[in-house]
Amino acid sequence: MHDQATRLRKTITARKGRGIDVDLIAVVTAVPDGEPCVLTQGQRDALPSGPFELSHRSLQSGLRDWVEQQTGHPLGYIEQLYTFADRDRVGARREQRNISISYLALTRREANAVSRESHWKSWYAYFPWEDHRSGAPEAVKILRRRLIAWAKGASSVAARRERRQRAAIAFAFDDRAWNEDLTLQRYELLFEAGLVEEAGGDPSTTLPATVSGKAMVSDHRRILATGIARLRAKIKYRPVVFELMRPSFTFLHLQQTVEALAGRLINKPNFRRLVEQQELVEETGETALDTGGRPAKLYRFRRNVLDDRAIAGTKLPLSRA
Amino acid sequence: MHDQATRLRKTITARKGRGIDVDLIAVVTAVPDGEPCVLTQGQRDALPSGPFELSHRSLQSGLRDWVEQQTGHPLGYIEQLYTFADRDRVGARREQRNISISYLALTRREANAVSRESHWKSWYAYFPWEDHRSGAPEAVKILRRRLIAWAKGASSVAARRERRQRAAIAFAFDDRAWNEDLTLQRYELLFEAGLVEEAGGDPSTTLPATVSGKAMVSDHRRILATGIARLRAKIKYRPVVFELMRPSFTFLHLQQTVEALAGRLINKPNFRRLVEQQELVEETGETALDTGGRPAKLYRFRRNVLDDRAIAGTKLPLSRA
DNA sequence: TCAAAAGTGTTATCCTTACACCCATGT
DNA sequence: ACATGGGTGTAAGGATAACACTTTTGA
Repeated sequence: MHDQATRLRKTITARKGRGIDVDLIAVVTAVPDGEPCVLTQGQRDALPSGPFELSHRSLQSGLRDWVEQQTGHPLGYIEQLYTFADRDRVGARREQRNISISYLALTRREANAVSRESHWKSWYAYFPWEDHRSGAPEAVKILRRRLIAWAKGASSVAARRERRQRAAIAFAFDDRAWNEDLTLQRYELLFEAGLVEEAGGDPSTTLPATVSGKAMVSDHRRILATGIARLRAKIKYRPVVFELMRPSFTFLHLQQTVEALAGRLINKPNFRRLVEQQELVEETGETALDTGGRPAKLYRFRRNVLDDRAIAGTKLPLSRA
Repeated sequence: MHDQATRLRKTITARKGRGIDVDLIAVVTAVPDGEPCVLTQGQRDALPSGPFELSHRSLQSGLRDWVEQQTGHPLGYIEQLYTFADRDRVGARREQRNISISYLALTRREANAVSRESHWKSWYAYFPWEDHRSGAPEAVKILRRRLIAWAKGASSVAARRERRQRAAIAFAFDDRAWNEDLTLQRYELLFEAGLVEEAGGDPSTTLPATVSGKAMVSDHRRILATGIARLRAKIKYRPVVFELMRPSFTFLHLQQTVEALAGRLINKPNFRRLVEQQELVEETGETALDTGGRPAKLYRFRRNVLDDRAIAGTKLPLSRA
């Protein structure tokens, strides 16, 4: 795992003595062949990261530097996710605070391989309960049972109801519909309930990785959950999917990419019309022949919609006056 | 302006030598009597802020400490806005980087006065072009002319078109509708065009404060713009307005608060139905008699909708399968 | 009686959803 | 022929927007 970064950080910490460290950390996502992947560093499942330094021109460029250096992969689209300080974080010392500024980056997995210590891993290796493309996975059912048990274990009636309620919303009990945007809430709930490895719970109650997912270093899995939640919410109102697409693509490619991110299936004809109506794409004139059925038209993203559409999204009953 | 904070910061910086400073900074908003206000510190229009320190339990609690200490005002609802590092920031030194973690806080202006150096100031003193509650203000027309001139001053045809295009979107030229959510884009555009004081432009082209607005310390006005933009976007999909309301209120109070934030008028009957349909409020049983007309029913916020409604907000054509 | 604000009704329109169906190609 | 995916049609239901209108109070 990014030994270089770790070494450097230690050097700096040693030089400064007590103080505040600032780290940059990236959730780099690509969707090769309809599987949403995150770029990890080292054997221990870490997100690429490194300290923010005086030499960096900006936070973003610092992040780009680290990721490119560690993974060999240049970044395109970047947006800030969240900043947090840890107290409870693993390895945190009293006289040293660590601040992490996290980013979401969207890219395509290119042919030129990433560096040796970097790997593309499926989101759903870390969050098996999040992939509903083939119906609700087995993991969900098991976790539901565990969460109900956890809710019952609360000390007061109010606390039991509150736990039960939160679990029901996040994991869709009681005839609720599954809401794919609640990825972060679900992870936090499982953490609280001691059902993920990072929570450091009782080994006797430990679940297999196919249910509770692979753990990550420190709080990186929480950061990944934040990134997934943000992206799932964002694809609904901004055309960010196209950052993950090749220059030309069929409607099915596009749909499968959205489905991979959302973790659920969407309706083909309606999806097509949704995209067409917003004029997000235009025909290239070519067709893809390797579709297995009727050849599909190829499309490209109309980049100018980014300027053109300031996207109203009103939702308030405005007045004429 | 928060001398204590400044002094402390200097002490720390001196002790650490070169390094990275982390500041917490708050956009504290209340809407007393239908005027959206921000809490400022000192005579020079600064947002309340202070360094993040080892003694703080978390970023949020550090922020609460600073704001309460500086302004005497306890905070309720808080959300993180954005984190940035400055290079170009006024007063930035080469060997010292400053990181600011900004927050949006919503509260009510309480009777117990804030401390002497704190003031509630209208948003629209800083952004006169943002208040469209009585139609497009004069400032908009003047700024439009200046922006058109600025666009013409670009070096290439492409750059001229690009500037003109951005200005047209942000300031609603060419029959475009005004989009209140673009507060940040508008401020950034004016900054680029040298039309706000912070841009440090030619004094001969300087506009009066009734047009270009009051300047703030450092980049605080940009942070305020970020807060306004976030809040304007958020009231459309989350019931955060209620953080600004008294425990009981009439529909008109509620509407006027939303109008104050959005900077535009909304349609009364439709607004009422929107709120009713989402079951956001319930009658208290009382009526307000001081309305000037027919007495209005008083309502309270149904706090449980926060749990209850995980808010679908789908917007993707999901599939049955 | 009038001004002012509260509150209701009604319609046209658009968007979303669901589902049925036809089209073009390879094997 | 038929499987596979590409692509179109359409009708029901709900949300939104626009605007006309009635109700209840104080001055």
